[in-house]
Amino acid sequence: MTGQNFIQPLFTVDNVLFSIENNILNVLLVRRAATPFSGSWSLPGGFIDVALDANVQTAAMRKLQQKTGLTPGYLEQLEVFSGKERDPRGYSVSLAFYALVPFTTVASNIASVSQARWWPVSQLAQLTLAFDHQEIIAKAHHRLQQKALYSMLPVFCLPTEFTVGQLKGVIEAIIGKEIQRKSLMRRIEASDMFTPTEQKVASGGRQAQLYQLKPGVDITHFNRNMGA
Amino acid sequence: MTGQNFIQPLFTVDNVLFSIENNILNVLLVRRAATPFSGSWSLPGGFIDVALDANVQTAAMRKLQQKTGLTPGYLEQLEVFSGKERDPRGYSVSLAFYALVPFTTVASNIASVSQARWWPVSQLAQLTLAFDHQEIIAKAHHRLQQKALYSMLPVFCLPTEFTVGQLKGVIEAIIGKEIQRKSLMRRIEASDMFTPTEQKVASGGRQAQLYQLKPGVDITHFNRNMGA
DNA sequence: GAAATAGTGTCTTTGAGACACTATATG
DNA sequence: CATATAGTGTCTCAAAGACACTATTTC
Repeated sequence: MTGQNFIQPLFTVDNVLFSIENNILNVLLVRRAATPFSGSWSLPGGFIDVALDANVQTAAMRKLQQKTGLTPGYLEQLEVFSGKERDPRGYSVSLAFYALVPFTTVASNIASVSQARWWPVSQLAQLTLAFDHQEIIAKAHHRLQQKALYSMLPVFCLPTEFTVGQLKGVIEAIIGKEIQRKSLMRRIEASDMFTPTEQKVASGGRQAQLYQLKPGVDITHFNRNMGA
Repeated sequence: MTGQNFIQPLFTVDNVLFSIENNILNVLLVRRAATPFSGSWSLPGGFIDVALDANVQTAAMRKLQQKTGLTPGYLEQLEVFSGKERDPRGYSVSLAFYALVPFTTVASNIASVSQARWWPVSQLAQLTLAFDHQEIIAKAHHRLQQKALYSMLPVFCLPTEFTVGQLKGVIEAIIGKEIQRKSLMRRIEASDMFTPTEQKVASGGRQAQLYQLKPGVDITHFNRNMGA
């Protein structure tokens, strides 16, 4: 009646998991086992399981754990990528998420985990990824960069206790630009998100104060961009 | 093998179409003809047609035209709403869009168009909408408010030629707060998005300069929020 | 002490807020 | 003329940038 064609497109979720090692922004990719693009590096994702997944977020989280063994501290919807051309099997709709974790080496020797590894974002151009995953990563990176300018999101790339210097390094790795230490300190103060711990930690010079997230706080959004 | 349950959820698109009449923010709702929630007001949307829709954006646009006869000047993905509970027919996944148009009365007497009308956002609390459409509208409104603080998005609620006063009214209707005329003028200047036309228009006092969008410009994003 | 990193003091710069003032229209 | 809306001039204010200076630490 409305011209509705009852063929439903294939619906999947994909995750762009970011982390920072040594002040370099990395994305986690897994090697595809199945066709199409068998053997190519790709984003960890897959089909939703209506029996297991309460909603799309939990589906994304489950796929991440299943394929990488990691549980991100932050996970957010990015965008839907769709069309007839992006998957040779036919019309497909993929909801992409992006996520942040403190860096951990991926135990890709564990049998239950797919072959997985971190790739520096700057090296991705040399890889041929499955589907439109290059484009998805580019969009995720851009969104993350924007949010890093006006929010404290980058803390999710750090362990529970961290120093201002580490946070500065992480933000700079994300936005690809240096920021002022002073400006960051002002934001840490103004956000009221963190408490200094009892300890300080060696750094090559004067010892650095450790901070941790106050329990149950929301990530602060500022109404001005920094470093832009 | 991975526990994949091959039942695919129902995938739909929904649109939150905003417009401003008389400095009041409105959302377009259509009356549902089919079950469930038959007779309830709901967001214009529906199933994707893999034969007609190149991607989800065009599906959303098609549904808007089909159900309301309107073609928005701006359309953006909002978020996916999903779960077992939101649709009594079972697990569903809906991609919500939000869109902006200059205000036009909806010709709901035209046979090909569903029964449709504008509702002031401030009156929605009194209505019982289908599905989780209240929540979707709330999220769309919030996103629109945020973007209105740091971008020129609200121009898409105006006709091609408009005055600064009209733009001010539209922004204020969206964010629910007065802004400084001066600040807006500075942004119009700085954005370099507009050209003054030859004409001025009556306003009750001194005549107002008309502006129009320069062809092919992108909407400027500022790195500071206004009115916040 | 030299070098390295942490943290502060403070001046500059950018852009928004406030608001008075001018300009031009109508009745 | 009074009143209304358009548009400008300019001071204040908030927060980021720049950058020198102090504070600790290791070697």
